[in-house]
Order: sequence, then structure tokens, then C-alpha cells
Amino acid sequence: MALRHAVLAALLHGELSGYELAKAFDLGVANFWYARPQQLYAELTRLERDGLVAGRQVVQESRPNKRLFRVTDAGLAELRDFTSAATKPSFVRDDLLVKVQAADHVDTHALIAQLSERAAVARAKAELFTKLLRTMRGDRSEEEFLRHGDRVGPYLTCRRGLAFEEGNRAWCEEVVAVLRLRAGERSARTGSDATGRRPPGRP
Amino acid sequence: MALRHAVLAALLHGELSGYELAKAFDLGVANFWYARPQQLYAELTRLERDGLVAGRQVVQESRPNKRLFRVTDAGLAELRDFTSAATKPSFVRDDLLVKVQAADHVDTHALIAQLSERAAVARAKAELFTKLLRTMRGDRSEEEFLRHGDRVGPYLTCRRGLAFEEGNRAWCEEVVAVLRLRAGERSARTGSDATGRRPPGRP
DNA sequence: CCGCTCATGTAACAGGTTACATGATTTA
DNA sequence: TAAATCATGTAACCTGTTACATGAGCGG
Repeated sequence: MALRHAVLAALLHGELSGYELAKAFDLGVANFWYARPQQLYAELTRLERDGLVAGRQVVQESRPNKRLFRVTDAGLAELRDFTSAATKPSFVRDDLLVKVQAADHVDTHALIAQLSERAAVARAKAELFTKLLRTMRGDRSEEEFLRHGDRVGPYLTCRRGLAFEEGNRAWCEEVVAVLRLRAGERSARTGSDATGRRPPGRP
Repeated sequence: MALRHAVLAALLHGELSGYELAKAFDLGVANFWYARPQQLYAELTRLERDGLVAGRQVVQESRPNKRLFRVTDAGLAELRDFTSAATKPSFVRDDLLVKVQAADHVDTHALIAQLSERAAVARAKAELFTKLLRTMRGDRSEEEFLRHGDRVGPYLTCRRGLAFEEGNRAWCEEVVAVLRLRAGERSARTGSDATGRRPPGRP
């Protein structure tokens, strides 16, 4: 059960409500984990039941009431045990990779569209992460911050997110370039159009 | 259901048995997907039931018999539909990132050990991918291969795998360096040992 | 003779996704 | 007045993991 620990790690920074957690774990910002709101509410309930987080009701006017959660001592202990234990190998699972794997047998122009889309998303995320990093380190230089700043954990995971998205973008753009080049060369040879539909066989 | 399509994409290259597929989808080699053998046998059964792959029995002496599967026309159509449809955004889910996120609150030296381990694994994988790429392109240059080679799909996904693992390794090493530096500076200030256990508070 | 490779599964369970549900308030 | 934000969940379903199971040959 890894979501548990992701939630605990996210709450280390300070108290958050389920809703705020959900925003933090959203696709846009989640540089170290992703989860749907429903999952988070369920997990917070379980964590509270197990005494790993404690919630307190915050009454609000002109807004629905909310519950803020913080990590308990037991929760911190749990997180420490988790961190000390061996880490499972992680792996990629991305539909885009499957599609590119099949690139020689499928419609190229649909694929190009999706790769371009992904490249744009990756660029946007990279920019977001860059800003987040700047905010976290404030006016200090990166080296200075990494040496003496408090809370470098979130900074370091954000750096991984940034590198990942930059890699993503570069790869998507490279693949688009290759597919375009090949579509062009093929149509130049055969005299057909350059849409790249149904590559080798199959008329 | 994405495993389905990953299996179809993997079988495009040629006939494979469940066992061979399992090797291809293993952590060591899987540059675009990962799955356990049990899952693959189950998925192959379903795919055959649905007519997307066709299996044929191969009788062997001195080895258990096996079933080789190939993608049917219906399977190829399914894969084309999948490729044309919108791609779901993908996200990272890595226990190591959770641990680093919590780095400021947990035992540093256990974390360093795991990061070093992961860096070593990443380096090994990167080397493997580099060799695979060389094998795939044969004696051609990369540019030449990407322009005119047949089956660039697997090559391109392998390139993503390579970049990913290199990024992984670089990040792990960077984090190790930062954590070591901070542990050293802290012990220099406090006069305590340099194990880095239980960072700020808590005696 | 021990462990590895080949070869294929079943069954129980944990984890994650999709769809559904509600309702007030602020902003365009 | 329509849409977005705040705020929280339930229920059914799909997917993936863990544990268990079997059995023959080959290499050291």
C-alpha cells in the first residue's frame, strides 16, 4: 500500500484538507505521486482510523466546513519504517509508448497528433516545475539552498519531475520528427499523399 | 485496458509464446511496459478468446510443448483503433520519490543506500538499452536507420527507456550527493556522528 | 543431486478507476 | 445565469499483485 505513504509524505509539510491534498496530487502538480480525490478521502479515513493522521474540524462561513489533517507520531514512525524498508523497482506504464512501439503498423498521423499534444503538456509541466523550484529556493542560489535550506525533499522530487518532463518533451519531438521524415520520404517514393495512413502493407 | 494493447504491440514483431513474452515484459528488458507472467498467460487466453491473437501448438521433444501466438487481422484493427484514440495522461508512481519527498524527516543513511542501489540498477539498464539499440540498427548510423530502417517503433521506445534510465541515475546520484553533504555539514556543526539518523528534532 | 530454464497456469486479495451523488458560493 | 471552486463522499467494477501449484530436462 503505497498511497498511504505518499499521503503521509505530503502532509509532512503541514495540515491539509482532503480537497487541498487532492489538488496537490493532481496531474498538474503531482511530481511524486498521483491520486484521485475519492481515493484520497478514502485513504484519509483509513489513516485516521489507524491513528497515523489526526483530523480536526474547521468551521467556515460562506464555504463548506472542512477537516484538516496532520501526521501523528505514529504516522511519522510508519513513514520512517517505510523509508528504511527496501524499495520496489518501479517501471514505466505509458500508453504512448505502446503506440510508438506499434508505430510501424498503425496510422502515423494520429500518432503524430498525440505526440505533439503530449510534448505540449510536458512543456507546460516543465515550466510549472521550474517556477515551483524558484519559489521553493526563494532568493538563494540552488547550491546554497541544497546545502543549507530546510525541506530539500520536495525540492529534489520536483527536480526529478522537471527532468522527467523535459525528457518526455524531447522524446516526443524527436519521434514526431522521425515519423514526419519517414512519411515524407515514403510519399516521395510512391507518389502518394503524405498523411502516412496504413504504412507498409494493406492498400 | 492497456495490457491488451501492449501485448498486441509486442507480438507485432513475430510469433511468441507466453513464456517468451514474459521474458520480453520483464523488468530487465521491458522498455515500454511491464507485466508478470501470470498476467500475460491470462491476457493471452482472453485475447485468443476474443479472436485478437491466434495461438498454435508447437510440439517439442526434450522441452515442454508451447503455444506460439500471432496477432490476427482483428487484433491489428483493435491496435489501430487504440492508437487513433486519445491517449490518457501518464504519471509517475515511484516509492523512491515518496521517500525522497520525506527526506527531511527520515533516516538519511537508509535512503542513501536505496538511492545508490537504484542508481546502479539504472546504469545497468541504460547499458542494456544501449546494446539493444546497437543491435537493432546493425551497422547503419542512427540517422540512416531512423530514416530508412524498417521497424523504428521498438527502436524509438528503447531510446525513451535509455533516456529515462539515464535521468534516473543522474537524479539518484545528485540526491545522494546532496544528502551526504548535508549530513556532513550537520555533524560538523553539532559534533555528532555522520550517520544522519533522525535529522532535526528527536534525540 | 541441486538449482536453473522452459512452460503453463489457478485463486484470493489488494489497489485503483469510473460513475454517481450532493450542495453552497463566488466569478465571468 | 452558467460555470468554476470549495468540500466530501459511496458503490460497482476493473486491473494488478501475491501466493500457490506442477513437472520435465539440462548443466555444474
